[in-house]
Amino acid sequence: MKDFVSAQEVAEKAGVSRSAVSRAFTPGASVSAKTRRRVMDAAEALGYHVNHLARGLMTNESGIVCLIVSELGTPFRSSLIRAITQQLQNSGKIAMLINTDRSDGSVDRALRQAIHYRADASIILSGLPDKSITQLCLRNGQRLVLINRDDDQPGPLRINIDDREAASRILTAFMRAGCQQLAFANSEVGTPSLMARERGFVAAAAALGIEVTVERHGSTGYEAGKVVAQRLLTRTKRPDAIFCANDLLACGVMDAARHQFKISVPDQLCIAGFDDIEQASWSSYELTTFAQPVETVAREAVAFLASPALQEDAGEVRSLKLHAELVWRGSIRGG
Amino acid sequence: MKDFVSAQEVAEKAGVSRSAVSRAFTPGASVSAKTRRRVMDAAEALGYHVNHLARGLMTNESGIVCLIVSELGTPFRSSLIRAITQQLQNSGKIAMLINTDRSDGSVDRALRQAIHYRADASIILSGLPDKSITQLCLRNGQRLVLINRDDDQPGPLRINIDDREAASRILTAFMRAGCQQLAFANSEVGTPSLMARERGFVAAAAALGIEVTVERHGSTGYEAGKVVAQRLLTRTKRPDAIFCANDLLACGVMDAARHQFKISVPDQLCIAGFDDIEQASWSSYELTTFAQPVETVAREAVAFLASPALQEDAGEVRSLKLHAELVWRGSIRGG
DNA sequence: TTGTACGCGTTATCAT
DNA sequence: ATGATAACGCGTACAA
Repeated sequence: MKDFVSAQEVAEKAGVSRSAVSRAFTPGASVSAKTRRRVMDAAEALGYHVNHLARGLMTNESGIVCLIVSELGTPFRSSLIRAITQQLQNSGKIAMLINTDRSDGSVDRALRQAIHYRADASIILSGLPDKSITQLCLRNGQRLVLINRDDDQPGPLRINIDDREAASRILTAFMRAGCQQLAFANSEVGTPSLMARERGFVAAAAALGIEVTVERHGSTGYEAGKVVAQRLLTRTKRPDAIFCANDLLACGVMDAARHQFKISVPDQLCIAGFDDIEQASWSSYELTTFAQPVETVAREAVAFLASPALQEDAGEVRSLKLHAELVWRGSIRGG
Repeated sequence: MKDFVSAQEVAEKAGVSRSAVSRAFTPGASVSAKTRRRVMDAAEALGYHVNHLARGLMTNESGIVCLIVSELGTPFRSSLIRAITQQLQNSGKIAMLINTDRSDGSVDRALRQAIHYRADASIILSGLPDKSITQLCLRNGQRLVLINRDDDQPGPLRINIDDREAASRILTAFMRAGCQQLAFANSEVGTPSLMARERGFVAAAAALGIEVTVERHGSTGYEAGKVVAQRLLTRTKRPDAIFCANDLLACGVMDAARHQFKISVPDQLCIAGFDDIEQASWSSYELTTFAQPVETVAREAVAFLASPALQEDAGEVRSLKLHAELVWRGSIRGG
């Protein structure tokens, strides 16, 4: 099996030195047009491609950014990954994808991989790394971005959605629709953002002297939504408004309500979700929900990676709180 | 900003030679337990991690596998990516993710990136690379896997689903349900697998002397399904059976039929899809569809990468044709 | 078993 | 503008 072509071979074929080849491929280096031309021709003929691994060895910049994520098959996650990889490519970086599960140390192992491959940065979409690992990454000059994670360690950039504010806004919408029995559908996962939505909703209701029935089950998916709906809709005081921690839960809740309990949405029951996944706009759901500013999240994350390293910024706490836009559809009365 | 820890530093701290450190991290190397212990302790204390980039420089194995894919936010694609990344990680490899679009040369650029990073292999889920690029990859010892692509170049492993056979199976199901007016819903994308389903369906029907109405529109998504349905269901001879090129189209078709045309599924109209995405099982759809053996695809792809390089295998044509399982739900009468 | 010396492909530095 | 040489961090043949 033939090896990759090296700059050495190109140099020989072009009749120049290795350094000339290197310069020809370095933007803004001082090479004569003639030399550059001869090098490029030879490179093309031989099928030469700069070895980024070796380059990274010298420059200490691999161009690699690690995406650490669990449940990557989920609509919201995959759309976020799409946006981020796209932005990364536009910035000349490349994404490494590492799948994590809920097991202990899964994220830590992923970050170790990031270090192994000398990733310039890691973007964590799921789970939370151990403090020691975070420090290890930062100490090695690796930038860190935490998306929708709740962590108070200094160093990483944290990008969050203002979940509490959104929760209080949806409460207002429910009240305006004349809802009386409020409920919140959640999973047992307990992710910070999911919990913030729950707490924000409960708190906002409490401020109005209203109690909220909270039900949690399983992971944050469609099936869990069905189970939660089953529990909520068989209660003696049946809810007429359910705020769901995310759209998948909401779809499950809505389907259970309609097909299993023959409850009309939004006439008898108002439902709201979170994320604005594609399915939320499908005719069968027409789900009123909050759109996370996916593109903005991706842009900010990548911009942070590209920004010049402020010296000794390890002490600074960078945090971004983004606004979720309420997308009004048909699952809440009025509007 | 501090640099990464090198084997040199570990060696000094442990009071051994640098090669001893290297050996301590090389499985099956000859190191005394005592030395290994001292090295490991020092490494742990310093936070040392082997530099895979430099290692790849020596061994000519980066451990990197490129995943080249478009429309990564789509349910089926993302589930496939999930399965593959999982399998790769289990094999000690790591995935690089490259997003492509439909523009010319997008896949070629992605493969060039794969070469830049000296990926051991590339798995192509979307588009089709130029023959010259394919040859370049193979010549450089990079393994290639084409999933659901139609390509007759020798060298790469091709994994396909038997679309034609599936299409003829679903025709049988339609006939058994007593359907008379057959239609096929497709996009204008013209991907080999999509076209194989269309042609297979049309051909199987023709063999029975039945004509199929084919309608194509836009990209292979939900909205396109709605448009296609609109066209099909306003025809004078309205179809009572629609086979859709994939589940997203099918969901769009079904929603349009029910909500827009007040047509009952499956009583007045039978619908089938392809892929068995999660949404197909949701109560609002209960879509009868074909499940692609995602796990098997991923396993076979990764197994091929891990298999020892047969000498001069460039001439051999490796091809896998997998069976799609018919998942029977409620969108076709009978069953 | 352990250490020395070299090479992997690249960029950076320093002459010229 | 160009070429020679060092250095990056690692694996390994070879010698001890």
